[in-house]
Amino acid sequence: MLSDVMEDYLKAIYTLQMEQGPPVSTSDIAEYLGKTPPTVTSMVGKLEDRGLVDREKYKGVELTTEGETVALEVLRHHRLLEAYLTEHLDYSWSEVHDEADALEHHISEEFEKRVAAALGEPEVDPHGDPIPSADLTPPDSSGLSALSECEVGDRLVVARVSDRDPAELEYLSEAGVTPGTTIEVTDIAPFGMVTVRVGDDGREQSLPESVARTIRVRPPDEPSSEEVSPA
Amino acid sequence: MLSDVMEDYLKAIYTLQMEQGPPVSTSDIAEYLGKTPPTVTSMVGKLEDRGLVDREKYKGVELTTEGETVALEVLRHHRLLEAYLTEHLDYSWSEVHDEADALEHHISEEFEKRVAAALGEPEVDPHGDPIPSADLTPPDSSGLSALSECEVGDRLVVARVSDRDPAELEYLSEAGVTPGTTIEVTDIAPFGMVTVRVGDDGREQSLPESVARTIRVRPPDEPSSEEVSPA
DNA sequence: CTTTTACTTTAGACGCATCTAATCCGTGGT
DNA sequence: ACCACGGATTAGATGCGTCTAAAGTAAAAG
Repeated sequence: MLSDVMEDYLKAIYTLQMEQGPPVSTSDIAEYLGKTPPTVTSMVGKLEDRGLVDREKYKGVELTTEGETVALEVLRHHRLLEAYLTEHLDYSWSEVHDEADALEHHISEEFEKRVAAALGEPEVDPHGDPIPSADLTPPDSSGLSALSECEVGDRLVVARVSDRDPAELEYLSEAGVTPGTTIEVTDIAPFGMVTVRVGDDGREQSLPESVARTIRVRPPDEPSSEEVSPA
Repeated sequence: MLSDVMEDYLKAIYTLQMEQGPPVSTSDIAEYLGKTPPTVTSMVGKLEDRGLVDREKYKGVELTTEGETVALEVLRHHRLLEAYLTEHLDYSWSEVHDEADALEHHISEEFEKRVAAALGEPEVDPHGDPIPSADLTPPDSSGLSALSECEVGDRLVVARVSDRDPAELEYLSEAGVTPGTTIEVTDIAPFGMVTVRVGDDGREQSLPESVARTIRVRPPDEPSSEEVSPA
């Protein structure tokens, strides 16, 4: 019996907690959702009444376990939709976010099941974001760092990119910076501008700090002798 | 800039106009949508202000051309979704209505286009209801009559069934009464109970008047010599 | 330790969609 | 021609989500 709007707040708080850790401030939520701070204060009060968040006045807010579960449910819907639109309806990387945002609150459990089945129970969406499992246990995204924190010479694999800005996605897609691609940091200029050599064709691309900050990377896979069967 | 709710009212008025012809009464709308009459009066006032309906106080309401266009757009979404869910996500006949109702207000033009393309620009949904074309010209459903108005001995083809009651759809599916099926009326009992022989296997099924009234039928296709190429 | 500043919250209002209770047509029966 | 009754509308209230303006608080700066 939660409204769409409440779900949006919970999703926003979850996302911000992932980015900055709890507690999350009123103004950050307001900025993220495009609302005014008083609006957020009032909504957060209602979420607290329902036991979905813990709050300390003038301090900030944090999801309860229950609130986190709701956020994960919505996020599962969102990311399954993104994957489905890409795979089965010919959407591009940059178009899926808004459509998924509009639909995520309105699909049934049945729809969720069937979409997941049609996709073969995927674990990540097209942007590399983990799709929460059906039992809504929090996904583990440790082992990732922001590209903006890396150093010249690092060889890395792109793990996730932000799905929020279509223009940015358009650019990254053009640049070949997509989840799974191997990159090497070749330069870091003032103001955090990061230059990387992309993939196999050796192209170089420069990315402003604001973009590099939203790209999550992991170390390249070791040719780990234990898990890989010998050729 | 219309709310979901307004779209629902316009769709309801359109449907009622199709069933009973204009004007449509406040209480019929209220009943159809599960609202109280004062609520409907108030909403109808707003629709009138926006030029979507014509109204004469204490008489009834009728869609303007503009209002009809909106209704057709929503109906196009609804029926495309019903077709898509059936074809591509393995939904049964009886499950699609509620899901389509929930999603119809939230899909983009882009989504509509891609779903229509994936289906090959279909002209009817799984219940036989015509899908308004992309240019939103009113579909023509002349030439159909209600099964409840037919007579013993009539041979007919099922054209449309109501999509609103899942239990009824379950039953009709079980009975083999689906769009395209040929049936023959074998008996009409008191209270309008209609018995029909269904399809090729000669099964007989009795349908209460309340159900027969929602089934639209057309005469069987003549083996029309003019349009069919000789074998 | 005091003051300033940045951020948060309270106060009060608005529009939407809804309801119940009360009033108001319009028409069919006498 | 009257009146009663069914259906429609007005009146007024509620909850939600939002805003602006005003007041409050905490932490950094002096």
